[in-house]
Amino acid sequence: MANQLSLSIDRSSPVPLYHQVVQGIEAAIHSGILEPGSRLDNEIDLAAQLNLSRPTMRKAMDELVRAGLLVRKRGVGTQVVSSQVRRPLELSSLYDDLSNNGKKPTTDVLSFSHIEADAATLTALQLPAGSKVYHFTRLRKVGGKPLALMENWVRDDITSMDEAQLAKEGLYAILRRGGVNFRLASQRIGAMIANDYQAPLLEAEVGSALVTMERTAVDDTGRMVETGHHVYRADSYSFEMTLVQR
Amino acid sequence: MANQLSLSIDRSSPVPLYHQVVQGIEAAIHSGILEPGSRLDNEIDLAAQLNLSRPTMRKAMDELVRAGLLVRKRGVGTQVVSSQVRRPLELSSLYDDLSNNGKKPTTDVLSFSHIEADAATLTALQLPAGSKVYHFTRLRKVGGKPLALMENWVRDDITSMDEAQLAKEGLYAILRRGGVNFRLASQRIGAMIANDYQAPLLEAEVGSALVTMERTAVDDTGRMVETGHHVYRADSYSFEMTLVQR
DNA sequence: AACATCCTAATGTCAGGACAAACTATTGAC
DNA sequence: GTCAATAGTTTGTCCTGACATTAGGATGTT
Repeated sequence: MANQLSLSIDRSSPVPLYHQVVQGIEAAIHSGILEPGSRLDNEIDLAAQLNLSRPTMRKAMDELVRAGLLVRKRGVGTQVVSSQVRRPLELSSLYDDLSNNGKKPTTDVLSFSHIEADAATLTALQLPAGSKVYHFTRLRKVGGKPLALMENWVRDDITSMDEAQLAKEGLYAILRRGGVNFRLASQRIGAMIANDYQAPLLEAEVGSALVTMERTAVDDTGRMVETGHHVYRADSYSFEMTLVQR
Repeated sequence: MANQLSLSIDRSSPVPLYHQVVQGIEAAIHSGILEPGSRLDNEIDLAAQLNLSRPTMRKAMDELVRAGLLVRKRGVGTQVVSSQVRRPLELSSLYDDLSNNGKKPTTDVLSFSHIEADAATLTALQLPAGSKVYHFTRLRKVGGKPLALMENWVRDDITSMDEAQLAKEGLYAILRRGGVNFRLASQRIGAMIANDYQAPLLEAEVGSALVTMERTAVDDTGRMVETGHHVYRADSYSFEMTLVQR
């Protein structure tokens, strides 16, 4: 009711209609046109307003519900949820996160080697014995201040890489250019105390708090592409996410 | 091809058909009938085998892809992803998590009060000035060993609660019985060092690593129901999750 | 005035069809 | 033998239509 939300749908665009709707409503919410708590028109009217079918409209709203921007209730309607909630955790790299926020991260490559994988890596990446992997440690800084210390293992049968590349761009950018389509990642977040090795690199005291993250990423063919162990200064980094009830 | 996966669909059941399919395939994967890496029949054949329409079949597979169990590729087919990946982070409480894993958590209520909310809480729960909230701190133990120290603020206009209830069951169970339907939660995970207050309660050294979690939960009407600040012993708890590329 | 009942509006589920786009593998030409 | 065009398979998108289920208000009765 009373929410015209004049989106424009471009049927000749290659981007799917439902996704155009998602982007439109997302923009309307972030720009304040759709206020938190306000109710949207019902699905059928909305679909009619945009000359779309109801399933298409529903698919768009499904995504927004999953993203935590909308809340639906049968027999009642659809509401804009408080904009205070944050974006869900996405499959992206720290480099992407920082770049998107306008920061300019730099990377020091502390070590780089192309070696035979040890047992733990073979298991994590599900590789046959004797496989070789890239192994490297990097220090990421933002504004000259160290933020993260990252150790990664990457299978070598996808794309080749070298130290210079890693210093210039993010690991995920390199892999994506190498033809990897990431599909999902499994990660574990915990905490630890900075040890003698980590502390000086991160310019922190030995014994200060660090956030730890272990991640293994899988591509669209089901291959384990990369596994890593990262630690972050707890005073500069934390993980934000929105959980949605299914 | 060659994957019959003989599911049985009960059309008289109140549980939606697509959800029955989700459960069936999920069970087949976990029981090993569908091996990691194996390809499923195409959507149309699968739908025909189960006497379902393709949209219904697709909706089921959509959920499984989102859950990280399947991987689809246009022009190729659908594959079972390695079962090594873990469950996605769900909107549940620590109490639920532990109970589901067969552990028997106990709860000490350290403090409990029904007071006027301070400024930070008013903001977090988006309440009008002068509102009252429940405020309490709890210590959760598993097998007699302290695991988490939790401080929560809950709005009081939904359901009443007391110390005895909190000692006996989880906060989310109480709220759900009070008619709250949780929809989403926004949370932030980080790390800190145990201080003089936390360390003895958690039976840890001052200066040991703690995982911190701040969460605000929203119900299906868009109300902020609960906000809390929890700390966990880093040697006993970490957050596992599966991220899926959209 | 309090309660139970009916009605309405909205989302939830399901069907069947059509075409588009992407990937594979085969076929054909050079 | 190598490369490019082509055909076939499979998922991706979009449509129309129908009925079920739920929440909440309106209505009527006691």
